[in-house]
Amino acid sequence: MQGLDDNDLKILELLQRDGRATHAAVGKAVGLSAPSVYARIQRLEKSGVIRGYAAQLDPAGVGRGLAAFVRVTTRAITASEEQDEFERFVLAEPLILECHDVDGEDSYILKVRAATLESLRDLLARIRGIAAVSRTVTSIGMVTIKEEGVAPLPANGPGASRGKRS
Amino acid sequence: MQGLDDNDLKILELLQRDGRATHAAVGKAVGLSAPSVYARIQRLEKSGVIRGYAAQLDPAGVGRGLAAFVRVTTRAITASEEQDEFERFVLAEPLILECHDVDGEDSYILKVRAATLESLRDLLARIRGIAAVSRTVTSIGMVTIKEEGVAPLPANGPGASRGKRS
DNA sequence: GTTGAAAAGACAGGTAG
DNA sequence: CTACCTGTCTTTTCAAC
Repeated sequence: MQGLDDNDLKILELLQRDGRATHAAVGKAVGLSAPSVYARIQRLEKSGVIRGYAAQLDPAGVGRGLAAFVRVTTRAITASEEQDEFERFVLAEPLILECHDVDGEDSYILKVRAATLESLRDLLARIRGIAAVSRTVTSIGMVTIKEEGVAPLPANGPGASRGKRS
Repeated sequence: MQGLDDNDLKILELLQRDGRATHAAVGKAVGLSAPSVYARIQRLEKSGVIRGYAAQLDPAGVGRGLAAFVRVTTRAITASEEQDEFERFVLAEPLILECHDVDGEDSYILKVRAATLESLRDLLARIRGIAAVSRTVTSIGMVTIKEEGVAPLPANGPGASRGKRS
């Protein structure tokens, strides 16, 4: 289900930076006509490469200036049902923006944005109340240096997926 | 610099979920006319609450399926210039999507999305090569359970910042 | 905040390379 | 099969109220 040429990648990069860029503007940047760009975007949306579009909000502006990362450890012998309970909780909890199942010492890493320390404290208490959870370690964010969405990698740099030589 | 009423919050929530929702559709949801919604959006953009709009891309679809979180510890006695060097590196590095200055045991938490383990390994080597960095701990993401942007909190729940009555 | 109108963009043909 | 062109419809945007 893949086959992105350079034009596709450029379009994705532009839309990632400005989700409301017009087809004409994008077309000008890649050297294509607006309808052609439209057709490509349509294809990228249907194939799932473009999941959707979102307004990027200022966390502090919507009263959620407090960022925190929570490393969650689950009990060694945890039933599948208990895992599900934890993941259901995560999906339903608005304060939790991200949840990643990770390897290594921890089981999950959560990204949280709350309004106050009190609400964060309350959230942590509820997390620890879940049967599968044995331990949490929380890091409070002081400053956000960088925070952006995933974009196509620019070129055949160190992290590029392309450029595999035979 | 603030003063978001319920309509603003609803508009922000809708635009967060669908950054391309038309003014008319948003207006219908909040009970306002399209130009009125437009005026509010304009105000929210100028005040900085809306930072912009972005297409949400499938990480695997753009060849960056490998997620990782890197906890970075800096040396106890680190000059301001060295801190700056690290932050400049972070801002310039496309593989690093997020960087948060945190308290606690660690100094920074990075969110990384790379193409391969090899490119991640290369990135970690470069991070460790920075003078200010003394130690890194990396967690590889197995599954992403949840991953979304910040939105206004729905109501006066546990994490709400509002509730101040006039 | 609303209604109404002009400008701009999105979208669906049809056409050519 | 892919991209461009043209016409129509929608959306945005600005005006007056």
